[in-house]
Amino acid sequence: MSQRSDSAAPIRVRIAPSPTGDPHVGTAYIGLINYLYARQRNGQFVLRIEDTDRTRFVPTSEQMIFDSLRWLGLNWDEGPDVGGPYGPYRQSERTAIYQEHAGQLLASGHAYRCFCTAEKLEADRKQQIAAKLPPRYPGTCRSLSAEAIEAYLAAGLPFVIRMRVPQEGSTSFTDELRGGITFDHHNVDDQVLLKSDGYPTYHLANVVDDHLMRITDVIRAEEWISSTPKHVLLYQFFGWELPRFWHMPLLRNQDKSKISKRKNPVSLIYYREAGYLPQAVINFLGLMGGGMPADFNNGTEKFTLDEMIASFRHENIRTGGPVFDLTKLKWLNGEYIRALSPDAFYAALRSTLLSDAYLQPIAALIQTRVELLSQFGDLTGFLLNDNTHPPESVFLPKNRSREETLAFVAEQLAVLETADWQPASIESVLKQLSTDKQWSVKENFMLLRAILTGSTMSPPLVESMVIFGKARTLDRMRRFLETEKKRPPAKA
RNA sequence: GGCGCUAUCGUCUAGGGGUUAGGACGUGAGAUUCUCAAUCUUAAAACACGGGUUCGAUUCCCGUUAGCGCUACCA
Repeated sequence: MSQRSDSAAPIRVRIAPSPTGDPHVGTAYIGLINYLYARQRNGQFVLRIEDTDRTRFVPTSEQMIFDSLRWLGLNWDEGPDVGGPYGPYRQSERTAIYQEHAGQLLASGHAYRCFCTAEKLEADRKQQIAAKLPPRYPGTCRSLSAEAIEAYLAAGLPFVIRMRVPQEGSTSFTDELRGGITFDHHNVDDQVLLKSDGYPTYHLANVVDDHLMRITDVIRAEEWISSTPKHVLLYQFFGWELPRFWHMPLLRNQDKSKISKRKNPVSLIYYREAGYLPQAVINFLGLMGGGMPADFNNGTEKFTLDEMIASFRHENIRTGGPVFDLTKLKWLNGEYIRALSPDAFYAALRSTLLSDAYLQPIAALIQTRVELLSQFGDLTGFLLNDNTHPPESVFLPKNRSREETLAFVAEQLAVLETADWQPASIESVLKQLSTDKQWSVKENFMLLRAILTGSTMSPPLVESMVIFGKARTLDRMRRFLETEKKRPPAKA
């Protein structure tokens, strides 16, 4: 029950990203805050991979997370790739641990087996919503008789393990940034702890791992506040000491909603490929929510990771959600670029836009299309520019209205988001879209070509997209839509 | 709908019972420059609303409103 006071245990914090896609800017933000906390207190910064959702697992994701965090300079002391005394650091390799702990809860009566099918659960939920009741697990299996359980088990029915939240009372905890927070138990659901596939849910895994890994401070995003009472209850069920909780504000889109890929570039891969410098991204993230003294460097708001270690104050973090404003990030990035030595600036170009890895495939694409070497730039400008915006006369297909065209671009964006970034896969989702929406492949590809290259004439589209990269391609489409939506429906 | 969190310029933020409410980005104007950037100067721009408490509230308390989050065998 007692929340960790100033015990002598060494400070240990963690970030726990999920390998479900591109590494997220929110992960970098929470990572930075955790990193600073550990470095300021001679503590340990742990990276744990939360790969318990097999349906959303993306194999390439983990390595991208490693690369992106290292790119930003957020180095961890323990993790899947560097090891450490509390491993393994991949939750998929710890399933026996979770099953054992779920078993303990079963034995102590703090958890129970639930045999309800997904269909029944869904039906229950619909009924509750229709009756204007809060959707909650109705407790069907909460007090199954021993005989019934035996029978179900013998019949080989699949089951999950749910936590048994007390019917009465409430659970309170302290959020280090906001003070005391209390939830009545009748607002806390009997959460699934162990799924029928044997993998744990986040709730079980994070509590068990944080305890076993001796985590002293859980610094995570605000969206977890609502489920914290479940975690506190689990600590109590196990008889474990609570960590401190710090719930950070959520990064926001312009419209204040939680930052999302539909409205913002959120992939760290994008920021790297679009030519942001890691110092600028880290600096900008450090501005979100405050934490640095306002008069630092005469209030210019420019500081390095080391300066943040020296001066950042976690207790000064504001709890209002900051809008992630690219305009200011770009200004900061410009400041860092101008501060580079000419050699360092050139080196930065050589390692990104002018690297062999980027240029060589481009050369292969245009070799048959030039008569003079000097025509290289004529054909490839769109791969080297940040912006291309075709006029309506270029992108609008004949016999298609502006409205249906923009709607179609949104569809293209949606299917490309799901695509594996290989030529065959890009081509197949686009052709499928043509079939579904009755747009000819020619119209479809020509429109996309116009958006991405600014012209109706270009090197092969799909190959160009592969070279340009998924993150930048999707961003260019998003920006196109954004600009077109703002533009009054006028002339070409 | 239920529960929770949040509220200072357009945005990021400082401040705090009595202030000309400060800084940064962006925006406007001017200067400088062969152009464009950069740079310099300068201007406009905020305490959500209503009740308290108080000699005095932007600041403390309560409420309202608004925004956001959660409400999964996702994290």
